[in-house]
Amino acid sequence: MSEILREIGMIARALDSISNIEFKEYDLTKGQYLYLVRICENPGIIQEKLAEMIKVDRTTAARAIKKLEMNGFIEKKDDLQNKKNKNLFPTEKGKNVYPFIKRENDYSDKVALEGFTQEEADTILKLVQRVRKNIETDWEFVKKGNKRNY
Amino acid sequence: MSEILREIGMIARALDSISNIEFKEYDLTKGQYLYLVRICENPGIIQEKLAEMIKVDRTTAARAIKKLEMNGFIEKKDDLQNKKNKNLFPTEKGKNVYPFIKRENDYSDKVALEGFTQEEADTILKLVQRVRKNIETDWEFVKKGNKRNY
DNA sequence: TATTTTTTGTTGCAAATGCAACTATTTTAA
DNA sequence: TTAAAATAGTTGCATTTGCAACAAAAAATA
Repeated sequence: MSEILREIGMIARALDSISNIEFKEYDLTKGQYLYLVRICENPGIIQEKLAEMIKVDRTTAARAIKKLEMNGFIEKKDDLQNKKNKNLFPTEKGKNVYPFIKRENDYSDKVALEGFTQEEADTILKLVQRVRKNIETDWEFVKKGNKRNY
Repeated sequence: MSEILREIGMIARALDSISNIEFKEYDLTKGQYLYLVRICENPGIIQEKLAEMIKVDRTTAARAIKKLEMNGFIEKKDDLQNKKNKNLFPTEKGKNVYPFIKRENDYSDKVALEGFTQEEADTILKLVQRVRKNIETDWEFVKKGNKRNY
């Protein structure tokens, strides 16, 4: 028991570490690539949803996004329909970095699946998506201050 | 492409976040549970190997372990055969917390695999272990200062 | 054997992380 | 329609994280 989650933890930390080292070249500091790719792929997304998507604390996201803005990778635009919201968009600079992030991520994906048949690759994606869905329920529950019972 | 790694990242962050919140009750601060379980399961392990096992920076491990020692969860013993090494052991206090960490981890594992048949659970473990092995090679390579080519 | 390289551990420093606590809108419900 | 709850965003503060850069011991190699 609890082996799968350990494996997943190891993989995630290793990959994140690799990415952080590799993206320094593009003046992206720790973790920023996570936000930038998603803003490029979901232009207009708001901070709160981005944090949920990435599964990171709201305040951590707030600061990472602020820094991305200060460094000219993205911009925040006030939502005219909803004064509470700020929509996030990549700048030209941000859009220019996107392909490099994507390429790196795709490469890591390829390394991760080395030796896998197409069928195995399909299988692991499906299974891992199910795990994610199972877990995100608990994450939101616990993040909101609730206590899991076990 | 790069979908699997995103899923894995989401799962890992969500689970780590849950664990960190749940282990505060036992006076374990962020990340410490990772080290403590492994020291309990591998008494005598040295810091360097532990960092490799967890896939975390050596210096991060050094500080987490120092804090676990300061707070009485583990102790460092000088290795008589190798003066460079310090072997890590859980104290009584550490051993007492272990079952609670294990129980939480096992529960998260159960939640993660909700709706999985035994066969699916076996399959995902096998596949994820292969991913981990594929990725740890690159992690060590990049951590040592080498550049991946892609 | 002597020297070079690798392994293990440490600390300084700058930055990221996340919990509290707060404001301001928007949505829900009384 | 007003009050309460939920959503979105921010900042203070303490802590963790990780890259550099260093020291000391051990292992590899010349």
